[in-house]
Amino acid sequence: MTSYEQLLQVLRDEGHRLTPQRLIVLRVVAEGRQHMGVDEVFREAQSAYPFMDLATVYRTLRLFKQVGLVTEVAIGDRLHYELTHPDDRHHHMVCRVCHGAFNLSPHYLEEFNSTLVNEFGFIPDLDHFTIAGVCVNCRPQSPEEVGVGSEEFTLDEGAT
Amino acid sequence: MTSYEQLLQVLRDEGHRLTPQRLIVLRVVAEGRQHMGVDEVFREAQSAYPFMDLATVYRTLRLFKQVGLVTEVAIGDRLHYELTHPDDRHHHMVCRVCHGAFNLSPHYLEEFNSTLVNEFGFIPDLDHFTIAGVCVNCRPQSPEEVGVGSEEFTLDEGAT
DNA sequence: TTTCTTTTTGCAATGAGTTGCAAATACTTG
DNA sequence: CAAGTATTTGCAACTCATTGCAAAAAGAAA
Repeated sequence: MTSYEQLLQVLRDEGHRLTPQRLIVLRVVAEGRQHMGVDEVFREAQSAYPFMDLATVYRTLRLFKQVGLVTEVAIGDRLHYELTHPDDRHHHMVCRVCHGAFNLSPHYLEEFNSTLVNEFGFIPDLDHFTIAGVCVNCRPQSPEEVGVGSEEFTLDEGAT
Repeated sequence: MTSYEQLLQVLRDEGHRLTPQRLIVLRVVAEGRQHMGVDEVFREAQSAYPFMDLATVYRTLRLFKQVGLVTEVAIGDRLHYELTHPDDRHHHMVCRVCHGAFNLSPHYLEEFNSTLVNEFGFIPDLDHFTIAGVCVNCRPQSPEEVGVGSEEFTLDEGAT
């Protein structure tokens, strides 16, 4: 696990100040589950520091994202955040029906990425990428398929 | 060019009413340039029909998107819309720097699409897809590259 | 054409997220 | 450890987009 001190160092190195608000938001995200909603982060942070302001949470998460500490995931049109694990970077597939977020290895986007760069000189933002759709579990199944469904697929929604 | 009457028929066929507001928004989008911002649509529509309400424009564009008349493009976190040309469907690459939107043939996403379906049973929403990034013109160039740049790439930003 | 039902509109209120600004505070330097 | 300054916070106002609801209007039926 990435040490908390190391995370703080990232902020310090880039010249950002270590305010109580930032320390708390960082801890909340580091200890929270994957892709937490902003409101969740806010409530947790507020219970540790009652003066916490929602605008500060937004600004702090934006800063953390900018320096790469956290990853932003748009789930059902709301922003969610999770700690960035440098050794387990992944994209997300977000289900439009159940709002579940499933991990997707960067490997699946490598080819797409090179194509855009080579053919159009367009450099896509693929640090993190979220694709919406419908997951196996929520997918309407044809009659013959019923009961055969989900077991053949691996959708990693588990903790990192 | 797709006839205006045909577009109206699409609405009628699905049981939607033809209100003056809808006719005007449709004409504005049909005659406007590619990917218009909602505010642009609103202003144009309002000048043709002064009682036009912004909420109506939003609702109307959402409806049009739902029935496939228009395509939604998120440009720099604002929603834009353009008339759907059934014979020229395309995705968009949106430049984070200049906010330009460039067309991308669906062909480039076919493989990615099948991979998600086959490996994860996840059905991605790929009717229309927008990828952010930096276009050739805004891309920082290494010294040797200067002056060699953009001519080798085709970025289609033109009218459809 | 008139009446009826259902959809749609306009308006005002709401929600997520951002921003301007004065007051507060983290870090720097002496 | 005191003073200075540049960043950050809290608050309120604001933006884009959505929604609840009563009044208006479209289309169907008589």
